[in-house]
Amino acid sequence: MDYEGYAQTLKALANAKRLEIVDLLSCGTLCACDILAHFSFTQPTLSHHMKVLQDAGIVRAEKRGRWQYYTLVAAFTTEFPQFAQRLLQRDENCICHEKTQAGSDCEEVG
Amino acid sequence: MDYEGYAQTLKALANAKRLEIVDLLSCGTLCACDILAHFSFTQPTLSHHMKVLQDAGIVRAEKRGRWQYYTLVAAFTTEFPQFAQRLLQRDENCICHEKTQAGSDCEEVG
DNA sequence: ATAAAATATAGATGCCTATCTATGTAAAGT
DNA sequence: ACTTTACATAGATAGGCATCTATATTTTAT
Repeated sequence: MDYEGYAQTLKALANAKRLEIVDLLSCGTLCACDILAHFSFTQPTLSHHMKVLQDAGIVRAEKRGRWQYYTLVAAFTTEFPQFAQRLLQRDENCICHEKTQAGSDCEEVG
Repeated sequence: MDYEGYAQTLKALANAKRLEIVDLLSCGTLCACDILAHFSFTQPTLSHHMKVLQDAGIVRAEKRGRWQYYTLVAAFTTEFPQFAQRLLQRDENCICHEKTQAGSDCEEVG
């Protein structure tokens, strides 16, 4: 599992404002002005958050005239819930299957 | 949706090392020494990471003798994948259903 | 009692991040 | 041409975080 890559994605999501933005976008495309109307922070702050979400591959942007439209990336919406399951399932890149720890006093207990 | 609460959980997961720790624990209970053996950082750093995971309700600790055993919290393993799905589904706390934006030039497009 | 092993705590450091104000840019209306 | 609107960029600041070294605590073995 690409821990570093998933950590980057999670870092982009690990913010209440961005989480709410993603939740808003889960219903469909929105422009920056509509998203901004839902929050109390300034426009440059929204611009920053949208850049973070884009860089993480969570959102894509499309400019039409003066408006910047944002849409959730389909690959993300399908792959993220799958990742959540894979992470917590047994039998996936697990210490006890991968290799046995030499010099350890511990045993698998759970 | 409790954005602040979920953001806290995601923040705890948004780190490659902690993600790998959770992946290791997905196979069962492990003591700190076994987890530490998988990484190159120091013991106080592991202690810090485990505290972050505990405070987030992702992991619980149980001391037996000298050893501190860590186990994934069952509620987390079941609820986190559900959260991932709820977040990205349509029709859940969505701007276009919740209220209509007055003074907005934007329309639902996606 | 003393030593060793496993873990936690304290304090420091360097980096990252969320937010702001100020300003630039691009598109559309008058 | 000028103004307005929508958005981005630059630079600053305050706070948070990952990591380290040093040290304390707790448990077990000798």
